[in-house]
Formats: sequence, C-alpha cells, structure tokens
Amino acid sequence: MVASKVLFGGFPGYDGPAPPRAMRSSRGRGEAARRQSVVVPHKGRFELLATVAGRILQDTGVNEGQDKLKANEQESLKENSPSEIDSQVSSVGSVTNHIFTDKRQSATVLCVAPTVVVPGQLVMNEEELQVAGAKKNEGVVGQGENSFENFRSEAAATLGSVGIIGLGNMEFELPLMTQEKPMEKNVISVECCKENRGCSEAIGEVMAMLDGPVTVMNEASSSIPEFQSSESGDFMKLASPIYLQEDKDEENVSMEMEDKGIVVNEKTPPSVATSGCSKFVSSGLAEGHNSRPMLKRVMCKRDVKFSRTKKMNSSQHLLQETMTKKLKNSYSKASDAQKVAKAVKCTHLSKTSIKRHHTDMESTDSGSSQVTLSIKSFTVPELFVDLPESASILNLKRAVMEAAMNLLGGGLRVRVLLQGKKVPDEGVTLLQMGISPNTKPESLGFMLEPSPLPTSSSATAEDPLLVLSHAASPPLPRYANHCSWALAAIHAQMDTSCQAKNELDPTSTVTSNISQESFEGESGAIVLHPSMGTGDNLPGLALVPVRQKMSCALEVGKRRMRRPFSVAEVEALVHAVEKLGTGRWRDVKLRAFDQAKHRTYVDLKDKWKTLVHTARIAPHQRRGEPVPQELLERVIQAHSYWTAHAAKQQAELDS
DNA sequence: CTTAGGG
DNA sequence: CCCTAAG
Repeated sequence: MVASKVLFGGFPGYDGPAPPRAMRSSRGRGEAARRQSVVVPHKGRFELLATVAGRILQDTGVNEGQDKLKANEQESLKENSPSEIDSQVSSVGSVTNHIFTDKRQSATVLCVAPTVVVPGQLVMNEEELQVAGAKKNEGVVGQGENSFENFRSEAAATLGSVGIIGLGNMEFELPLMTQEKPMEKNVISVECCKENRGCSEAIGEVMAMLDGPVTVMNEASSSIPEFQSSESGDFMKLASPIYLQEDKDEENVSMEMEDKGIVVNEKTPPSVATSGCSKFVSSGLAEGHNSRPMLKRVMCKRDVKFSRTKKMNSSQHLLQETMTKKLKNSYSKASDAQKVAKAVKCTHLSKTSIKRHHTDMESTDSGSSQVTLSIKSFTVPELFVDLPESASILNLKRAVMEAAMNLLGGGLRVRVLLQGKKVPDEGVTLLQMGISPNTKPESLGFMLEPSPLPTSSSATAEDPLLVLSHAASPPLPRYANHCSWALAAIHAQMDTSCQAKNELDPTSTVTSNISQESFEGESGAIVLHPSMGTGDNLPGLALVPVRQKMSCALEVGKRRMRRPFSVAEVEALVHAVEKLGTGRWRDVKLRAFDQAKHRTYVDLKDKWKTLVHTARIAPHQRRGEPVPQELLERVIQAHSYWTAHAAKQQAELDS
C-alpha cells in the first residue's frame, strides 16, 4: 500500500515571513548599517536567494518561443552539469545538506512529481495546456542519475509548446531542521491512493483546498474522472494555468496581481507527517526505478486578476516603467497576452516553495533523530534593471540575469540563524546547537550574506556554508532564461504594488513623497510571501518588502544599484529645492524624499548637480530618460536664484 | 551627521 | 554613485 501524497508546495498556502515592519527614521544611510540582521526570524523560513541562485545555475530554461525550446534543450544537455554547482553545502553536524547537487537528483526529481508544477510560462489556458500535453505523453519523472535532466527533457518534450518547468516548481525539503510537522501549514498535502481512499477523493480534497476545479489527467493527457491508484505510487503533476482576466481600463498601467487561489493556508491542511513524505519519496524512488512512475497531471484553474490602479506618475524606475508598459502593451494585444501570462507565471513560480526531500536521511538513522527542514520561501534582493522600451524581451531577460549575477557577485553563503542569532560555529552539530526534532521551527532561520571571499575560494574550504558563485555558472546562455524571468516578474510585481500605493502627486509640495513602498525596497529585499496568512482577499503571494541585514550584507563593498531619477523624482526635487534652496539637502530629503529610502541627501545633492549640468548642455547631449525642458528651466532658475541669494532665512517657509 | 565638491 | 575633507 503505497501512500502517495500530493504536495502542493507550489501553492503558497504557507505562512510567510513576517509582514513588513514600519519604516525606520528617514535618515541617511547610517541606518542601513544599523539594520537588524534578522532575515526571516519568523517561521524559520528559508529566505534564500540562494534558491534563486541555485536555480539560475541549474534550472531549466524558459523559452520564449517554442522554436527555441529545442535549441535550449540541447544546449542545456551538453553544457549543463548540475554538478558544477554541486552543493558545497553544509553538512551541519552529521546532517548532510546538499542543496544543488546532482547526486541526489534522483531523489529530488521524484519530489517533483508530487509537487505543484506549473509548466512553463506560456501556458495560457487549459485548452492550450491540454493540447500541448496531448501531443505527447506526459513527461515522466526519470530515475537514475540523470533523472533531473531526464525529467527536464521529458517535461520539455511533453510541454514543449507550453514551455518548460520553471523556477520554483519543485519542492525540496532540506533535512536541516527539525520539525515535528514540517509540512503543516506549509504544504498542502493530500493523501492519495491510500487504502480505501480513492485518489478522486484526494483530488476532491485538493480542489476544496484550492477552491477551484481540478482536472486530473492521465498520461495520455486525457481527462480522467478519477485518479487511479497505482501500485508503484502515483505521481501527480499539478499544473495551475493562470488565467488572465481582461480589464477594460486602458489608462492604468500598474497592475496588481491577485491570485486568490494561491492562498490556501486558510484551510487546514491535512496533517502530514514528514516521514510520510519521505516514504512517499523513497518508495516512489525505489519503485519508480524499474517502472517509470506514472505522471499524471492535475490542473487547477486559477484566476489571476489584474486590477489596475489609477494614475501612475512617471514611474520611479525605468524598469518599473518598462515592465509595466510591457505588461500593459502586451496586455492590450490579445496575441501578446501570453507575455503577461509569462510574467505572472514566473511570479507565480517564484513564489513556489522550494523544498526538498532528502531520502538519504533515511539511512542516517543511527540513533540520532532526524531533522527535517523544508524551505518555504526565499528572499530575493531587489533588482533594478534599466532597459529602453525598445529592448526585447530577451534583452530584458539578460539584463535581469546580469543584475542577478551581479548581485550574486562575490558569492553568497547561507548563514544559519538560531533564534535570530548567527550560528558561528559551523562544525557544531545540530544536536549541540539544540536543534532537535523538538525545536520550534521559528527558532531557526537562515540568511544570506556575501561570501567573505572574493569568489568561490571558500567553497574549497570545508565551509559548510553554501556558497554560490556565479563563477560556476555560465552566464546567459541557458540559465538566464527563465530565472531572469522569474526575477523580472518579481520585480514587476513589486513595482506594481508600489504604484498601487503611489497615488501621491510628486508635484505636490506637501505630499510630494514618492511612493513609500517603491522606495522602501531599498532596504533590500522583497520576500515572496506565500500568504499573509489570512483573508482570501489578500494576494496569496504578496511580495513583502523586507528590511533586513541581508541587504546590507549584500551591499558590502558593492556599489549601490543605479537608480536613475524618474521625472517624477526630478520634479519633486526641483520643487523642494525651489523652496529650500541648494544648501539644505537634508531638508530636501526630508521634505520630498522622506520615503525614498534609497535617496540620500547626498544623492539629491548630486542629482541636483547633474540636473544643473544637464540643463546647461545641449539636449542632444543628454542621456537617459529625458527631463522635461520645463523642469530643466526651473532648475536653472532655482539654481541661479539660490546661488545668488544665499540661503537666507528661508527656514520658516518650509516646515 | 551634514555639507560641499571632486572623482 | 562614491569618497572625503570640513564643519
């Protein structure tokens, strides 16, 4: 009696990191340095950019066009050797914790099946998916050493026309932390094919949890009413096509994604025992060895609602604009709707929890208790990319990729946090650290920090920290693809969320604060927040700006990301300077950029300097987003005025 | 911490 | 944007 489980890891029904906190005072950078180093002290979530990084390094590519699919595939087949990024990963104590190793791929792959798999980025609707899937047989989770690749290939072959499995579509369970009920609240799991319980019931349960219709298909991609039990254990592949809901409003550019369907943690997830999952995996692995496990697909219809917000003052960031515009444009064009879907899908994918089942652990049972950890979410530092609107999607992807790689720069490493504090001694065992099966999940956390060493040198050391270095990954070619997309999507979504709140008119003297959220992102990261915990109205996967040390850490030695001033910001700056003069940048900051955490008064001062310069040079010599002549003239005016009239006692005028 | 400027 | 001397 093989008990299969369907783990809906991809549907953020979990609790996410703590919600964003209030902002701190708005004083220069000093604060950044003082920021707390708490990453996700909350649910012990594994906020891990490493995840992304890992995916970047090893994941499959997302294809823009079906035609590129094969090319990418081949490319990946020959050049992609997951082992390159083999996990230098920790072996905290006796627990070996590989994250991106090919060795355990067999185990990993098997986990793929029971995980929510959102096939590709191009899936637009069920029909399409079905059609695509009907062309060939369902991809089957492979076995053996190359299972991952096999799966990937097969999935690609199967879902080729609809893209390839994307980021975060797999579940990984990191056997690092002890959790009595690791899955609880985090993964929707359904007992399938268990004893008298029919799969149909399981599906029904899933449907109930997802609050949406679920179509179960067999290998022939034909819908089957009931999920049949298989002796070798069933593997269900869950796809959740995202539907777009057309919105008439053409004016609004910003969009807000609202995927209610993703909020599933409301419902009480069926209790699941880790062991059960492991068993499932292991059993599946064992049995699937000789007989390829059936891969079935369950499609869960989901609606992604796009609600546009009102005005969108010239956006704060170029990418923001570009992205939104792209989205908008594509949105308007029926034929391009897919692009939107792509972005959405990516976002969706990125939100997918990443867990991993570590079957090897089973045998480690030498007296000590098993410690299992499941990664539910990860944090991705903010990325900014500038692109002209004329840039192609590919350009965008590459740019994002570059940004991501740049971010990863010197490498990142994972730091274990126990009760909010870094665990310095990496040789200590979990037991010694008090990480036992009874440890409260929330007491354990992780954070990313820049690798102290320039590159991967630390990898050689026994440094149990996971070190990710882009040195190990050939840049764009194949990893770039979908990961960049995912990141881009993340950013895009974040942007939209910002805009949603940015209803203030920068020109307004009093309320010329630029969108809080958008600027707050400076603090560093956005957390893919599976679900804020409650309310169905809450976007299941809100991106939560998080202020954390990590961002600081990542900033170490690195030049700050370039964030061109938007016209709106320039406007705000000019307005403020007109009023305060050119010698009180602190006040200007407070007055017009109080919420823009990433704009220091020095930045404003510098910007003013460049503005003055810009205003003086010939228009054709200017670069970047063109600043309205009107503004430039005001710059000249204000500049000359204030240089003449020493900053009198204008102090009263402000306040 | 702020300013003011050069790099 | 960064770096820094100065105040």
